[in-house]
Amino acid sequence: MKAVGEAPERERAQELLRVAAELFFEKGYESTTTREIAEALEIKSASIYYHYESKEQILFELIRSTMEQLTAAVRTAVDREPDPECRLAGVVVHHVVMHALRPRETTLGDTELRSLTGERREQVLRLRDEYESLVVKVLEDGAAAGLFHPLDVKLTAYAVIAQCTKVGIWFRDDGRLTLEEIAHVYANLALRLAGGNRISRKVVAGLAEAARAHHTETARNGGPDGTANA
Amino acid sequence: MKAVGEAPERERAQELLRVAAELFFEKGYESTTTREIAEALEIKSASIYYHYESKEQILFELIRSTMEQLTAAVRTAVDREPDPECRLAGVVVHHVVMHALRPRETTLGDTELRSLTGERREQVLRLRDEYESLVVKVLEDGAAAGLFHPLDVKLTAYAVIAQCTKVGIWFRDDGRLTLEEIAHVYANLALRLAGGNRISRKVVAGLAEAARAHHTETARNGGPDGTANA
Amino acid sequence: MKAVGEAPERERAQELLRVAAELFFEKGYESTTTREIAEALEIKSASIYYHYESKEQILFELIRSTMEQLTAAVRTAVDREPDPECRLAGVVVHHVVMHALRPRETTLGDTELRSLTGERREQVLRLRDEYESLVVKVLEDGAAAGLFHPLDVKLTAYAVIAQCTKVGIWFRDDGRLTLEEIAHVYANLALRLAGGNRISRKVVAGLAEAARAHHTETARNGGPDGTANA
Amino acid sequence: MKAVGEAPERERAQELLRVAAELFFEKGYESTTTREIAEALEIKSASIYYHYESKEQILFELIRSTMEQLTAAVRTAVDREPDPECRLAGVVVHHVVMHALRPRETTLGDTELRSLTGERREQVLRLRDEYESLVVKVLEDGAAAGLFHPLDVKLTAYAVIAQCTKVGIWFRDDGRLTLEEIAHVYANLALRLAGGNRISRKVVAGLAEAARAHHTETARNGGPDGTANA
DNA sequence: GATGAATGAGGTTTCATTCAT
DNA sequence: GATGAATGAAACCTCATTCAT
Repeated sequence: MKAVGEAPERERAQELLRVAAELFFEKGYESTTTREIAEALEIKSASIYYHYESKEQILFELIRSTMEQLTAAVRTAVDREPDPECRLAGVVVHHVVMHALRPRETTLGDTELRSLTGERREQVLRLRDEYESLVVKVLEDGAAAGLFHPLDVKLTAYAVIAQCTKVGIWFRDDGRLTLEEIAHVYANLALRLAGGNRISRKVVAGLAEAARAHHTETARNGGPDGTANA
Repeated sequence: MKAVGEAPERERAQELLRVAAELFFEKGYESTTTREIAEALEIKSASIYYHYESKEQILFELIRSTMEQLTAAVRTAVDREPDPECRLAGVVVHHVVMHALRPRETTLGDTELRSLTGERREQVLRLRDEYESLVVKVLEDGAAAGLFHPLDVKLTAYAVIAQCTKVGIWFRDDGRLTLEEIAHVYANLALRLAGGNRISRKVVAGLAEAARAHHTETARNGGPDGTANA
Repeated sequence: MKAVGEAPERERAQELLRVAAELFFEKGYESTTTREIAEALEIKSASIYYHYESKEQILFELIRSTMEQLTAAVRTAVDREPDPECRLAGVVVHHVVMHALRPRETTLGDTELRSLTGERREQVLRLRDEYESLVVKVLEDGAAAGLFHPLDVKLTAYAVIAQCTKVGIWFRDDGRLTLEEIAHVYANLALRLAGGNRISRKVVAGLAEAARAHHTETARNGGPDGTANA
Repeated sequence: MKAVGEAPERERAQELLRVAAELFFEKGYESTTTREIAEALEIKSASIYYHYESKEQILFELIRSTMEQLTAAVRTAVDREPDPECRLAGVVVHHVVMHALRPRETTLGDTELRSLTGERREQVLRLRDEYESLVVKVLEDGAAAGLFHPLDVKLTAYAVIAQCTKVGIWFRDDGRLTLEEIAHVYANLALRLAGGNRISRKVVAGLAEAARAHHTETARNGGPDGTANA
């Protein structure tokens, strides 16, 4: 029974994205065959083409929608927090939470980007640049306010993004640290890189809570994880 | 005319590694065909198999030899520098220099590892773990000496490695910053992450000089970059 | 128009077996290419893999199904004939008829068995052993009844099988002897080997008739010769 | 140290034939690579071409020389024995002994003949026909003398050859029966097929002794088993 | 006698995709 | 929505053979 009046039964298409994300993450885009995707859905590979025009388009959809959500989430944090330290922490926490909760989709933007071609690739690169300049802006504003002392704004931004992205690769629900603890560590690592003051566990907990909520909310409205109809 | 008494001219095999590294780096291992490698060498693809038993073995040779050189270089730095700050800086500088000078080979260990299978994969994973624990050890020793104040040793180590590895992807000889400047920034970023004191530009310059020398020396003795006969 | 309620038209797959049998028989399994099989069917070689997972599997299917039919046929003869002489004659006649009417498929079990590997090979070897012990049993029972006087049961069984199998190689519809005459000769050759009494032409004719009928019947139900829809 | 004044050091070429026979017998001609042959000799595959012009020529040499020896041996038996029963027994015993002592080479003429092409194939087919008519002649003469009562001369000849040839496939030095026992069984099986009287164990033992001697003698003079220089 | 290096021809198999049903 | 059947293109790899050294 599907949600009434909601997205008009794109069920199968969403399920397909979820399954594809899992396989692309595990084996890589190039090494994943359309047959494998189909088998995981218990359909035949020809049926995939009813939903998507090509394998590349599936990857694109996955990367694009995830990056848009990530950018939106981070922008929200930037807009909500006036204080530079909280703002950077907010950005990091959103990034970390999203990579921890949706590791498969988020990691693809990093590792499988090169399999996109033409206009699709351009579009994703534009999104990535946009995201990076968001982080650069946060660092610059904090520096202008005298609260950050970055050694090099661009390198610092790259460094922050690089370290936080790795979370998607090794985070496990049952790991050594909870998501909140991880968020706390990364927020403060970022502040150290920026040359700013540390931020308390309590504040990070609040940010993490907000990030989680935002994430759940977003996912409900057509995110590719299919929890939309839950 | 070949070097006297040196490696008995595996010229073609070395050349092949160099070419393959370039292609794997640019298009990815899975998307690179043996024909492309062969064409770049102006031989036929069948001839590749006289030198290597499979495409995977070429990738393996590339990743393994590079990781071994990297580990050796870093171990040298660790052994030579007694002071924790210089030691961490030495590690970072070696890592950065190697990734800047041999971006193609070094990046493969990060991006193409999943294309290795079976025993080859195990072996590389073992090398990677070894490398990581080297960095962890440096952080722990510095913390024990009261000079570092890491938030979380493992996460910090991962963060240091992650950010420095990115250098291989964007470094350009004619870029905004010189290699020495980049080394300086990354050394201090690492020290910030570790919660240690900053290190001067002059000291870093010395480390970078040593790293460059070590790298050139190593490459001469059978490194896959073919500068051996330069 | 296909048979109603019968096997749900694996037409192409059956046709493929028939064509492959012909080629394997003529040129040998190793020397037959998938392209040749495809060309004989006027499809492309890639299409073969929609129907069978590998070239070896085609060979296996061919050998297995033929040996199972042969064993079933012979078992029928054994069960139906109480008299040792008629029983041995029945076995021989079935063997000869099957090898004469389906020379391509039956011969493969003899000549191409070594191209099977792993479990497929084991399975066929088991079938062959089963078949051999069937013949051994017939000889032993006849000996126990005092009607046969074999010099060595195993060697005699091998000899009977070996000579009858050759029929597949040289039998021609328009040859010097009719199938019934050949069956008569081989039945009596087998009886001579076993040290039993000769059997009349009339009785052999009856057995041959039964064998032909059995063979046609079996082929109709999914045998790989495609006469099923005739 | 090689034999003085004998075949001028064709050692390596002979060794190669022996090794090739073994491999062709085990894996089949088509499935045996020149590299495998070379490896067994601890040389490189290119070196094979110093000794033989092609892989097919190796097979040809093997089949031809073995068939010539077999024909010669059988002809000797025919010439020496005046009595039809002893003559047929002599033929069978020679065939069996040769197939038991040189299973690899003798079996190739049966199983790998189809890999020969052109003139080489014709030549071997001629040898085979010659051999078959030798056996046919023995049966006809015995029948003319009123001592044999074959059902069909040609079919009987084929049957005799087919059953005796199998010996090469299953004979083991340490098997259930000695070579003499086997020879005795097959000689009498052949006589049964021919409709002749049985022959005593003692007579067969004499024939087997002669066959062994002949075989050893022949092998010494350039046979491909390398005992030539012993 | 032997081999390092290469190659032409071709092998089996994979794969994303198409399209009529 | 789905699929059975097919395919074009190309992938990796094998192999007998050559030839200069």
